[in-house]
Amino acid sequence: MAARPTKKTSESSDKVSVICRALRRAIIEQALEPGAKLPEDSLGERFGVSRTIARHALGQLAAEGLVELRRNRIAVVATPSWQEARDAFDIRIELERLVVRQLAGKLTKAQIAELNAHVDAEDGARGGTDAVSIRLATEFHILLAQMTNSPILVRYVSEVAYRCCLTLSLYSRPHSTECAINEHRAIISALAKGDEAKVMDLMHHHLDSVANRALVAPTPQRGRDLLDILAPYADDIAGNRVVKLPKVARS
Amino acid sequence: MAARPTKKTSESSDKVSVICRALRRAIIEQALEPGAKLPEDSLGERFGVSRTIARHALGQLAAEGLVELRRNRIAVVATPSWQEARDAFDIRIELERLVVRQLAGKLTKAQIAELNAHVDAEDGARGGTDAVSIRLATEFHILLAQMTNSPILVRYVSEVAYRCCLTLSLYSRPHSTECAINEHRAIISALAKGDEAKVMDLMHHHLDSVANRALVAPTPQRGRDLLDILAPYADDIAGNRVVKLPKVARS
DNA sequence: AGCGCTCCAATTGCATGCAGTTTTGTGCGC
DNA sequence: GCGCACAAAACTGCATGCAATTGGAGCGCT
Repeated sequence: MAARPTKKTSESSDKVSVICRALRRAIIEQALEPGAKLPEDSLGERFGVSRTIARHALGQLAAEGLVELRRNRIAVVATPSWQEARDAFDIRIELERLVVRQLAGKLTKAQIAELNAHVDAEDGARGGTDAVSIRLATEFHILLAQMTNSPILVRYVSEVAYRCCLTLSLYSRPHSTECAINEHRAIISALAKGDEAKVMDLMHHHLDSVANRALVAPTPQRGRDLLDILAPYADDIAGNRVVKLPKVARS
Repeated sequence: MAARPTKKTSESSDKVSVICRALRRAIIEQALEPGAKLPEDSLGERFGVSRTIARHALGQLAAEGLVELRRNRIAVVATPSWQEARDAFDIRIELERLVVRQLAGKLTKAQIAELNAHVDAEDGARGGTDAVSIRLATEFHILLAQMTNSPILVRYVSEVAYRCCLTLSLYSRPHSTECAINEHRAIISALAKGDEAKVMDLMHHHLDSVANRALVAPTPQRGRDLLDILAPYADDIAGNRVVKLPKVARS
C-alpha cells in the first residue's frame, strides 16, 4: 500500500498534452470564460502547431467535459447548466470523501508537510486575484487525490474539480476564500489524527459549503444557456399555440 | 427535476465516435483482450477511415482509460494492475450508490418496466457466452445511471464500468452471473419502493461481491503484465546476482 | 425599419504525405 | 547453435491540402 507503482497514465510531453494543460489552466483561471470560442486555427497558431494537433487537444478536453464540441461548429469552453454544476459537486463530494477515507492516518510526515506548505501558499496568495486563489484551492484537492496513488481517482477528482471551477466562474458571486483555507487546515489535521469519519465529514461539508456559496440561485444570472432561460416561456407558449423558434438546436 | 434537459455532451455520429463505440464494445466483450495491439493503420483500414481518425479515436479511448498510449509505440488495450482494478471498483461503488440514492422512489412506471425488461434480457442470455452476459450486466448499470439525467454521472459510471469489465477479463475466473441477475432484481424493487438506504446498501454489496468474485487474488492468473508476473522472481534473482532482462519498459 | 434571400469568408471534417522512431528480420562472426 | 550488429519494414508524430458546412454581411423586397 505504501509504495504502489505509480504508472504513468498518459499526459506526457507531446504537444497535445501541452496544449491541454495550457487550456485547462486558462479555463480554471477564468482567462477563458465559459462560452469562449476556441477555433482550431487560432489555437494552432498560438501554440505553434498544426490544426490537427489543436483539434486533438480539443477532443481530449471535450472528453473531460471542459469544452463543448458540436459538429461543424467552433468549439467553445463548456457552459454547464446550473443542474450540471450541482451534479458535478455531488459527484465530487463522493469522490473526495473516498480520497480522505483512504488517506486518513496513512500520511507520512513529509506528505503532511507538503499539504501544509500548499495551504500556506494559498494563504500567501490571499491578496492576489480570485483566479489564483481558485487555482490554488483546486490544486490542494488534486494534491490530496494524488497522495492516494490511485491514478483513476486522481483523474476523476481532477476532472470534476476542474468542472467545478468552471461553474464557479459562471454562477458564483465574488466570494471570499478565507474560510476555505481554514477548512483545508482542519482537513489536514484530521487526516493526520487519522479520524476517518471526522475527515470524511469535514470534506463533505467543506465541498458542500463551497458549492452552496457558488451555486447561489437555481436561476442562472450570467448563465449563457439560452435554452434554460427560455424554458418556462416555451412551456407557456406551448399551452397556447405553436411558435416557430429560430431553429433551436437542442439536439 | 422530472424533465431535466438532456443535453448531448458529445458522442454524436461522427466517424471518431463510431470507432470508439465499436472498440469499446469489442473490449468489454473481450474480443480484444488487454494488451492487444491497436495499430492506427489497421484500425483505419478496418473502419474505412484514415489514420488521422483512428488516431483521434484512440486518443479518446485513452482518455477513458481503456487503451494505453505510449509515445511512438503501438497503442494497446489497457492492462490495469490488480490494485488499479480494485480502485476502480471502489470508485464505482461510490458513484453507483449516488446513482441509486438519486433514483430511489423517483422512477416512473415506464422506467421500472424498462429496467425489468433489461434484466429479463440478461436472464434470457444466460445460456449465451460470458461476454454477452458481462455486457448486459454492465449495460444495466449504465441504464440506471442514465435515468438520473445527469450527463456527468452517466459518463463517469460508464467509464468506470467499462474499466471494471476490462479487469474482469484479466483477473476473473469463469464466473456465474446468476446471482448478479437476482441482485439486479432486488435493486429494482428497492428502487421502486423508494427505500434509499436499503438500495444504497444493496448496490454496495452487489458491486462489492462482483469485485470480490472477480479480483480473487492479488496474484493475477492470466494477467498479461509481464512485470507483475516476474516481480517475485526478479526479487529472488536480485538477491543472488544481476541478470540482464531484455529492456523492461515499465515507463 | 423589418424580413428573407444569396453569396462569400471562415471554419471544420477528413485524407494524404513526409520525417523520425521503433520493431523486426537477416546475415555474420563465434 | 548463439549472440550481435545492421538494415529494412512498420509504425507513429505531425503538417498540409481539399471538400463540405456554417455564419453572417450585404442586398433587395415589403
